[in-house]
Amino acid sequence: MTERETTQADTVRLAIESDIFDGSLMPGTSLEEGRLATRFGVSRTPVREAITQLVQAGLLSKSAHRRAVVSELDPGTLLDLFEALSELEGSTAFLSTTRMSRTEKQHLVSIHESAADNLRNQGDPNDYAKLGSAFHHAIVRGCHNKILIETTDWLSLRVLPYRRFQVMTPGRLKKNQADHDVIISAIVEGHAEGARQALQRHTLEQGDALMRFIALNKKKPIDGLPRAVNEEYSV
Amino acid sequence: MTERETTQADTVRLAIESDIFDGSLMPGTSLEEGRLATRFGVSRTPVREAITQLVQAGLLSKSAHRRAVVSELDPGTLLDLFEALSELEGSTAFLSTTRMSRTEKQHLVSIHESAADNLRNQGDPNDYAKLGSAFHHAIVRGCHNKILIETTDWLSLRVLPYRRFQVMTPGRLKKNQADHDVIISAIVEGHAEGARQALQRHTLEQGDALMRFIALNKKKPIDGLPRAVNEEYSV
DNA sequence: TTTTTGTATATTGTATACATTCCGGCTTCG
DNA sequence: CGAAGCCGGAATGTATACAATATACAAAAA
Repeated sequence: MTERETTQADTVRLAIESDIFDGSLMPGTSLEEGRLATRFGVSRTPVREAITQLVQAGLLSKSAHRRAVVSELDPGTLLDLFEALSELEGSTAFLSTTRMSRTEKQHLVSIHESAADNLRNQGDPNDYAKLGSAFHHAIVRGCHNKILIETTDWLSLRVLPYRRFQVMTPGRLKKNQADHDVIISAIVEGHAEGARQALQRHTLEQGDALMRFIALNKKKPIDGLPRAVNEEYSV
Repeated sequence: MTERETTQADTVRLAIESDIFDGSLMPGTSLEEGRLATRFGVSRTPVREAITQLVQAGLLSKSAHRRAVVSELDPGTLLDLFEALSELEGSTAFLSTTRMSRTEKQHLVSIHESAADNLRNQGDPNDYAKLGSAFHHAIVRGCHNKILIETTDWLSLRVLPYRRFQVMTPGRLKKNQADHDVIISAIVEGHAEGARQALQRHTLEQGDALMRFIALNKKKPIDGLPRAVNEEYSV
């Protein structure tokens, strides 16, 4: 057992991350180092390191001598998050308009058309969500600015635990596609400022919709909704 | 003697941070856990934790089984950083224009006027730099968006190790003050979009000037300029 | 001489042991 | 009956010991 490329702390971190993203670890859940250690068959040391990293990434919150907790975003912070994200994505759209290569723009268009197909043929909404995510990601990467990409991804990560509760009603899907239409036209036609405003408004509205959905379902809690509970994270 | 409020890892982290910011630890310097441990009189464990945090913060870089290195920004990344920062600060200016309270705006104006006084009376350029930093900070905080503030601060932190090499020539000082004039007028008069563009351009130009200065002095290295050396960080 | 490879040393990654702090329940007192 | 204070168990923070890996240096081969 003497061939280690990725460190154990990384393994643990990845595992916790995916647990957070797939909903096994809901916001508000508290993590206990000892249990995680036994669960992953390692000592507490790499677990602690993983936790430290996730705290800095914003996915966990922790204060001295208290256990780490999956970050729980109050409505105000969530709104701030979406506002910041919308500004950032708007900036990337502005830059991408002039910086994306021809092939990058073609790729973006093909994603958009696949999404349109999916919508016309009543395809899997899950696939549509993936295409939507790819659409945003393609625009962000198109700005060719490592820091902007990194920062945008970082903020996106922090809303990810909440995205999974977003329900795509047929009405929202059509609106979404129409928004993307506007954004993509602005980009291919070279209207940088228009692209910025379109994507910015779009992201902000997405956030609004998500927040409304969460607020609505907080009163009558359904399965899989994050609540301010403190369930222990056990094996 | 068992009264611990802040954890030792925090102490170490703060110490390393300030060493980076005041230039004792120049970009490219490699850190060795053992020496840091003996230097701060603690074990390697809290040192490692501090390093992990600083890596996530972007101030250190590190890969498995190699020692941590003070992040060194190549010109391209530095440019990306300033571009991202300019977009972010522009966004805060836009929002601050409508969101700052009357007293906040008055505070901003007073900072600006102090800077003008300093300039007229040929005051300490160091004080002027502080006022300039306060000016930016006041605008950023004025947007009342925790995430935007946090993100902007985060990016600012990463350029801080390089800011100390910025020389303020009289010409640049006057230009700086003129820029601030434009920004502050836009804000007090409620021209949000104008404030965004003015601050954005201003930050971008600041970055440009800094980069030009670094590039110029890289050829004939002077005392205190960061180079791609790998000096060990010893006690 | 230059390059390569083997070995010794040093440094990082992990496990374990210990110290310190927190949390929950109980007692005790108002 | 309720609230405040105090233990006892449990979890976190830190130190130390050990294992795995990288680095440096020397010796050997081209």
